[in-house]
Amino acid sequence: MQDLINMLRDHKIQPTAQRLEVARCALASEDHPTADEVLAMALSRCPTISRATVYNTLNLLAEKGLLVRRTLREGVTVFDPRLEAHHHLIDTETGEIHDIPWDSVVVGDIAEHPEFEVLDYEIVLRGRRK
Amino acid sequence: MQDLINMLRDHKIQPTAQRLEVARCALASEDHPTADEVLAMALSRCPTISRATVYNTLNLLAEKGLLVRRTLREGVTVFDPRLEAHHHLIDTETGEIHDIPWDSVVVGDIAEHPEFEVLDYEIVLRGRRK
DNA sequence: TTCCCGTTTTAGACTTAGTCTAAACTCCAT
DNA sequence: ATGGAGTTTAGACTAAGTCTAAAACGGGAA
Repeated sequence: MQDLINMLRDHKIQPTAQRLEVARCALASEDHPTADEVLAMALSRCPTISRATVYNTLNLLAEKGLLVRRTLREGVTVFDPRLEAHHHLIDTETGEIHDIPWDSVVVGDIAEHPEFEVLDYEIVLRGRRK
Repeated sequence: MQDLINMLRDHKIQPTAQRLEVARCALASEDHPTADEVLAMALSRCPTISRATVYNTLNLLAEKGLLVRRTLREGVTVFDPRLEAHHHLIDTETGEIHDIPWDSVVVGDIAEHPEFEVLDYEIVLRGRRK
Protein backbone atom coordinates (compact mmCIF):
# COMPACT_ATOMS: atom_id res chain seq x y z
CA MET A 1 0.00 0.00 0.00
CA GLN A 2 2.62 2.48 1.11
CA ASP A 3 4.72 1.12 -1.76
CA LEU A 4 2.00 2.04 -4.21
CA ILE A 5 1.76 5.54 -2.78
CA ASN A 6 5.48 5.98 -3.16
CA MET A 7 5.46 4.55 -6.63
CA LEU A 8 2.92 7.15 -7.71
CA ARG A 9 4.82 9.94 -5.92
CA ASP A 10 8.05 8.89 -7.60
CA HIS A 11 6.32 9.35 -10.91
CA LYS A 12 4.90 12.75 -9.97
CA ILE A 13 1.38 11.51 -9.65
CA GLN A 14 -0.54 12.82 -6.70
CA PRO A 15 -1.95 9.77 -4.96
CA THR A 16 -5.69 9.73 -4.33
CA ALA A 17 -7.96 6.91 -3.25
CA GLN A 18 -9.22 6.43 -6.80
CA ARG A 19 -5.80 6.50 -8.41
CA LEU A 20 -4.46 4.02 -5.88
CA GLU A 21 -7.30 1.67 -6.59
CA VAL A 22 -6.86 1.90 -10.36
CA ALA A 23 -3.11 1.44 -10.00
CA ARG A 24 -3.61 -1.53 -7.72
CA CYS A 25 -5.94 -3.24 -10.18
CA ALA A 26 -3.95 -2.49 -13.29
CA LEU A 27 -0.41 -2.96 -11.99
CA ALA A 28 -1.15 -6.17 -10.13
CA SER A 29 -3.00 -7.68 -13.07
CA GLU A 30 -1.60 -10.87 -14.50
CA ASP A 31 -3.08 -10.15 -17.86
CA HIS A 32 -3.78 -7.24 -20.19
CA PRO A 33 -6.93 -5.55 -18.99
CA THR A 34 -8.96 -3.02 -20.93
CA ALA A 35 -10.06 0.19 -19.26
CA ASP A 36 -13.57 -1.15 -18.76
CA GLU A 37 -12.19 -4.30 -17.18
CA VAL A 38 -10.18 -2.19 -14.76
CA LEU A 39 -13.32 -0.19 -14.04
CA ALA A 40 -15.21 -3.38 -13.18
CA MET A 41 -12.43 -4.50 -10.82
CA ALA A 42 -12.08 -1.10 -9.21
CA LEU A 43 -15.80 -0.75 -8.57
CA SER A 44 -15.83 -3.61 -6.10
CA ARG A 45 -13.58 -1.75 -3.66
CA CYS A 46 -14.38 1.78 -4.66
CA PRO A 47 -18.04 1.68 -5.54
CA THR A 48 -18.43 5.29 -6.62
CA ILE A 49 -15.43 5.54 -8.93
CA SER A 50 -16.41 6.83 -12.36
CA ARG A 51 -15.53 5.64 -15.80
CA ALA A 52 -13.90 8.96 -16.63
CA THR A 53 -11.57 8.66 -13.65
CA VAL A 54 -10.51 5.16 -14.60
CA TYR A 55 -9.82 6.22 -18.19
CA ASN A 56 -7.98 9.36 -17.04
CA THR A 57 -5.92 7.48 -14.50
CA LEU A 58 -4.91 4.71 -16.88
CA ASN A 59 -3.86 7.30 -19.43
CA LEU A 60 -1.89 9.11 -16.74
CA LEU A 61 -0.16 5.93 -15.56
CA ALA A 62 0.73 5.11 -19.16
CA GLU A 63 2.00 8.60 -19.84
CA LYS A 64 4.18 8.45 -16.74
CA GLY A 65 5.57 5.09 -17.73
CA LEU A 66 3.98 2.84 -15.12
CA LEU A 67 1.93 0.98 -17.70
CA VAL A 68 2.17 0.38 -21.43
CA ARG A 69 -0.75 0.97 -23.76
CA ARG A 70 -0.99 -1.74 -26.38
CA THR A 71 -2.95 -2.38 -29.55
CA LEU A 72 -3.37 -6.12 -29.43
CA ARG A 73 -7.11 -6.65 -29.46
CA GLU A 74 -9.44 -5.49 -32.19
CA GLY A 75 -11.17 -2.28 -31.34
CA VAL A 76 -9.85 -1.82 -27.79
CA THR A 77 -6.74 -0.63 -26.08
CA VAL A 78 -5.25 -2.86 -23.41
CA PHE A 79 -2.90 -1.87 -20.64
CA ASP A 80 0.18 -3.91 -19.89
CA PRO A 81 1.77 -3.73 -16.44
CA ARG A 82 4.86 -5.61 -17.60
CA LEU A 83 7.43 -3.00 -18.46
CA GLU A 84 10.29 -5.25 -19.58
CA ALA A 85 10.48 -5.98 -23.29
CA HIS A 86 8.53 -9.06 -24.28
CA HIS A 87 6.51 -10.45 -27.14
CA HIS A 88 2.87 -11.46 -27.32
CA LEU A 89 0.96 -14.46 -28.48
CA ILE A 90 -2.68 -14.02 -29.42
CA ASP A 91 -5.01 -16.97 -29.13
CA THR A 92 -6.77 -16.95 -32.49
CA GLU A 93 -9.88 -18.58 -31.04
CA THR A 94 -10.42 -16.36 -28.02
CA GLY A 95 -8.29 -13.28 -28.55
CA GLU A 96 -6.55 -13.90 -25.23
CA ILE A 97 -3.12 -12.33 -24.98
CA HIS A 98 -0.16 -14.24 -23.59
CA ASP A 99 3.30 -12.93 -22.79
CA ILE A 100 6.30 -14.45 -24.50
CA PRO A 101 9.71 -13.92 -22.90
CA TRP A 102 12.00 -11.73 -24.96
CA ASP A 103 14.68 -14.41 -25.13
CA SER A 104 12.53 -17.16 -26.51
CA VAL A 105 12.83 -15.63 -29.97
CA VAL A 106 16.03 -14.50 -31.55
CA VAL A 107 15.69 -11.58 -33.91
CA GLY A 108 18.68 -10.97 -36.12
CA ASP A 109 19.64 -7.65 -37.60
CA ILE A 110 16.83 -5.41 -38.61
CA ALA A 111 17.78 -3.77 -41.88
CA GLU A 112 18.25 -0.03 -41.49
CA HIS A 113 15.15 1.74 -42.72
CA PRO A 114 15.90 4.61 -45.12
CA GLU A 115 13.26 6.96 -43.67
CA PHE A 116 12.61 5.83 -40.13
CA GLU A 117 14.55 5.47 -36.95
CA VAL A 118 13.26 2.32 -35.26
CA LEU A 119 12.56 2.96 -31.58
CA ASP A 120 11.36 -0.46 -30.54
CA TYR A 121 9.67 -3.53 -31.83
CA GLU A 122 7.93 -6.66 -30.72
CA ILE A 123 6.77 -9.88 -32.27
CA VAL A 124 3.08 -10.66 -32.37
CA LEU A 125 2.49 -14.39 -32.68
CA ARG A 126 -0.88 -15.87 -33.38
CA GLY A 127 -1.66 -19.41 -32.39
CA ARG A 128 -4.12 -22.02 -31.29
CA ARG A 129 -4.20 -24.05 -28.07
CA LYS A 130 -2.69 -27.45 -28.75
CA MET B 1 -12.61 -4.97 -64.27
CA GLN B 2 -13.32 -8.40 -65.68
CA ASP B 3 -10.34 -9.56 -63.62
CA LEU B 4 -12.02 -8.28 -60.49
CA ILE B 5 -15.24 -10.07 -61.34
CA ASN B 6 -13.34 -13.29 -61.87
CA MET B 7 -11.37 -12.79 -58.71
CA LEU B 8 -14.59 -12.53 -56.71
CA ARG B 9 -16.14 -15.51 -58.53
CA ASP B 10 -13.03 -17.59 -57.85
CA HIS B 11 -13.55 -16.91 -54.19
CA LYS B 12 -17.25 -17.77 -54.30
CA ILE B 13 -18.38 -14.21 -53.90
CA GLN B 14 -21.26 -13.16 -56.10
CA PRO B 15 -20.12 -9.99 -57.81
CA THR B 16 -22.38 -6.98 -57.49
CA ALA B 17 -21.74 -3.35 -58.34
CA GLN B 18 -21.20 -2.48 -54.68
CA ARG B 19 -18.89 -5.40 -53.97
CA LEU B 20 -16.84 -4.64 -57.05
CA GLU B 21 -16.44 -1.05 -55.97
CA VAL B 22 -15.42 -1.98 -52.43
CA ALA B 23 -13.01 -4.59 -53.75
CA ARG B 24 -11.55 -2.13 -56.22
CA CYS B 25 -10.93 0.46 -53.50
CA ALA B 26 -9.59 -1.91 -50.88
CA LEU B 27 -7.53 -4.24 -53.06
CA ALA B 28 -5.90 -1.49 -55.08
CA SER B 29 -5.07 0.54 -51.99
CA GLU B 30 -1.41 1.23 -51.38
CA ASP B 31 -1.98 1.55 -47.66
CA HIS B 32 -4.08 0.04 -44.90
CA PRO B 33 -7.51 1.61 -45.06
CA THR B 34 -10.15 1.42 -42.38
CA ALA B 35 -13.72 0.52 -43.28
CA ASP B 36 -14.79 4.14 -43.08
CA GLU B 37 -11.93 5.18 -45.34
CA VAL B 38 -13.04 2.60 -47.90
CA LEU B 39 -16.59 3.91 -47.58
CA ALA B 40 -15.39 7.44 -48.34
CA MET B 41 -13.51 6.23 -51.42
CA ALA B 42 -16.38 4.06 -52.63
CA LEU B 43 -18.94 6.84 -52.28
CA SER B 44 -17.36 8.89 -55.03
CA ARG B 45 -18.13 6.27 -57.67
CA CYS B 46 -21.08 4.63 -56.06
CA PRO B 47 -22.88 7.44 -54.30
CA THR B 48 -25.65 5.41 -52.72
CA ILE B 49 -23.54 2.64 -51.20
CA SER B 50 -24.26 2.23 -47.51
CA ARG B 51 -21.96 1.86 -44.57
CA ALA B 52 -23.41 -1.55 -43.76
CA THR B 53 -22.59 -2.83 -47.23
CA VAL B 54 -19.00 -1.64 -47.02
CA TYR B 55 -18.54 -3.26 -43.61
CA ASN B 56 -20.21 -6.47 -44.76
CA THR B 57 -18.21 -6.63 -47.96
CA LEU B 58 -14.87 -6.00 -46.28
CA ASN B 59 -15.66 -8.70 -43.75
CA LEU B 60 -16.61 -11.03 -46.59
CA LEU B 61 -13.44 -10.30 -48.55
CA ALA B 62 -11.38 -10.91 -45.41
CA GLU B 63 -13.22 -14.13 -44.65
CA LYS B 64 -12.62 -15.38 -48.19
CA GLY B 65 -8.95 -14.52 -48.00
CA LEU B 66 -8.75 -11.59 -50.40
CA LEU B 67 -7.82 -9.15 -47.65
CA VAL B 68 -6.29 -9.42 -44.21
CA ARG B 69 -7.84 -7.79 -41.18
CA ARG B 70 -5.21 -6.26 -38.94
CA THR B 71 -5.04 -4.74 -35.50
CA LEU B 72 -2.40 -2.09 -35.98
CA ARG B 73 -4.13 1.16 -35.07
CA GLU B 74 -5.70 1.94 -31.74
CA GLY B 75 -9.41 1.47 -31.73
CA VAL B 76 -9.90 0.57 -35.41
CA THR B 77 -9.47 -2.39 -37.68
CA VAL B 78 -7.54 -1.87 -40.88
CA PHE B 79 -7.65 -4.00 -44.00
CA ASP B 80 -4.48 -5.06 -45.74
CA PRO B 81 -4.56 -6.00 -49.43
CA ARG B 82 -1.02 -7.38 -49.34
CA LEU B 83 -1.37 -11.09 -48.79
CA GLU B 84 2.31 -12.10 -48.73
CA ALA B 85 3.90 -12.25 -45.28
CA HIS B 86 5.43 -8.94 -44.23
CA HIS B 87 6.07 -6.86 -41.17
CA HIS B 88 4.80 -3.43 -40.20
CA LEU B 89 6.33 -0.24 -39.00
CA ILE B 90 4.13 2.22 -37.15
CA ASP B 91 5.03 5.89 -37.20
CA THR B 92 4.82 6.83 -33.53
CA GLU B 93 3.93 10.42 -34.35
CA THR B 94 1.16 9.85 -36.85
CA GLY B 95 0.10 6.23 -36.48
CA GLU B 96 0.77 5.67 -40.19
CA ILE B 97 1.46 2.07 -41.09
CA HIS B 98 4.30 1.10 -43.41
CA ASP B 99 5.07 -2.30 -44.86
CA ILE B 100 8.41 -3.91 -44.14
CA PRO B 101 9.55 -6.70 -46.46
CA TRP B 102 9.68 -10.08 -44.80
CA ASP B 103 13.36 -10.55 -45.62
CA SER B 104 14.62 -7.35 -44.10
CA VAL B 105 14.45 -8.96 -40.67
CA VAL B 106 15.81 -12.35 -39.80
CA VAL B 107 13.92 -14.15 -37.09
CA GLY B 108 15.71 -17.12 -35.63
CA ASP B 109 14.03 -20.10 -34.08
CA ILE B 110 10.92 -19.41 -32.11
CA ALA B 111 11.01 -21.55 -29.00
CA GLU B 112 8.28 -24.17 -29.03
CA HIS B 113 5.40 -22.99 -26.87
CA PRO B 114 4.21 -25.63 -24.40
CA GLU B 115 0.51 -24.86 -24.83
CA PHE B 116 0.12 -23.21 -28.22
CA GLU B 117 0.74 -24.11 -31.80
CA VAL B 118 2.03 -20.97 -33.47
CA LEU B 119 0.21 -20.36 -36.75
CA ASP B 120 1.91 -17.19 -37.88
CA TYR B 121 3.66 -14.14 -36.60
CA GLU B 122 4.83 -10.73 -37.62
CA ILE B 123 7.06 -8.04 -36.24
CA VAL B 124 5.56 -4.69 -35.33
CA LEU B 125 8.20 -1.98 -35.33
CA ARG B 126 7.60 1.48 -34.00
CA GLY B 127 9.66 4.38 -35.19
CA ARG B 128 9.99 8.02 -35.97
CA ARG B 129 10.74 9.73 -39.28
CA LYS B 130 14.42 10.57 -39.45
C1' DT C 1 -40.64 -12.29 -71.40
C1' DT C 2 -42.41 -12.48 -66.96
C1' DC C 3 -42.55 -13.93 -62.37
C1' DC C 4 -40.69 -15.77 -58.26
C1' DC C 5 -37.67 -16.32 -54.51
C1' DG C 6 -33.31 -16.27 -52.50
C1' DT C 7 -29.61 -12.89 -52.14
C1' DT C 8 -28.11 -8.14 -51.47
C1' DT C 9 -28.59 -3.54 -50.13
C1' DT C 10 -30.28 0.08 -47.41
C1' DA C 11 -31.38 3.43 -43.57
C1' DG C 12 -31.35 3.82 -39.31
C1' DA C 13 -31.38 1.96 -34.54
C1' DC C 14 -28.33 0.07 -31.41
C1' DT C 15 -23.87 -1.06 -28.82
C1' DT C 16 -19.35 -0.33 -27.18
C1' DA C 17 -14.98 2.22 -26.45
C1' DG C 18 -13.41 6.40 -25.48
C1' DT C 19 -13.27 11.60 -24.81
C1' DC C 20 -15.04 15.92 -23.20
C1' DT C 21 -17.41 19.23 -20.24
C1' DA C 22 -18.98 21.71 -16.56
C1' DA C 23 -20.30 21.35 -12.02
C1' DA C 24 -19.18 19.54 -7.48
C1' DC C 25 -15.97 18.02 -4.26
C1' DT C 26 -11.21 17.80 -1.67
C1' DC C 27 -7.80 19.34 0.80
C1' DC C 28 -3.88 21.88 1.73
C1' DA C 29 -1.96 26.58 2.65
C1' DT C 30 -2.88 30.63 4.16
C1' DA D 1 -12.52 29.41 7.99
C1' DT D 2 -11.68 30.09 3.38
C1' DG D 3 -9.92 30.24 -1.30
C1' DG D 4 -8.10 28.04 -5.08
C1' DA D 5 -5.67 24.39 -7.58
C1' DG D 6 -6.29 19.85 -8.54
C1' DT D 7 -9.59 15.78 -8.78
C1' DT D 8 -13.72 13.43 -9.43
C1' DT D 9 -18.21 12.87 -11.20
C1' DA D 10 -22.40 12.14 -14.22
C1' DG D 11 -23.74 12.45 -18.29
C1' DA D 12 -23.39 14.27 -23.08
C1' DC D 13 -20.97 13.40 -27.08
C1' DT D 14 -18.26 10.95 -30.88
C1' DA D 15 -16.52 7.17 -33.56
C1' DA D 16 -16.30 2.29 -34.89
C1' DG D 17 -18.93 -1.40 -35.65
C1' DT D 18 -23.09 -4.59 -35.69
C1' DC D 19 -27.89 -5.66 -36.29
C1' DT D 20 -32.56 -5.47 -38.13
C1' DA D 21 -36.39 -5.34 -40.97
C1' DA D 22 -37.91 -3.72 -45.12
C1' DA D 23 -37.00 -2.72 -49.94
C1' DA D 24 -34.58 -3.72 -54.16
C1' DC D 25 -32.25 -6.77 -57.20
C1' DG D 26 -31.37 -10.52 -60.35
C1' DG D 27 -31.02 -15.01 -62.32
C1' DG D 28 -33.40 -19.18 -63.53
C1' DA D 29 -37.93 -21.72 -64.47
C1' DA D 30 -42.04 -21.52 -66.95
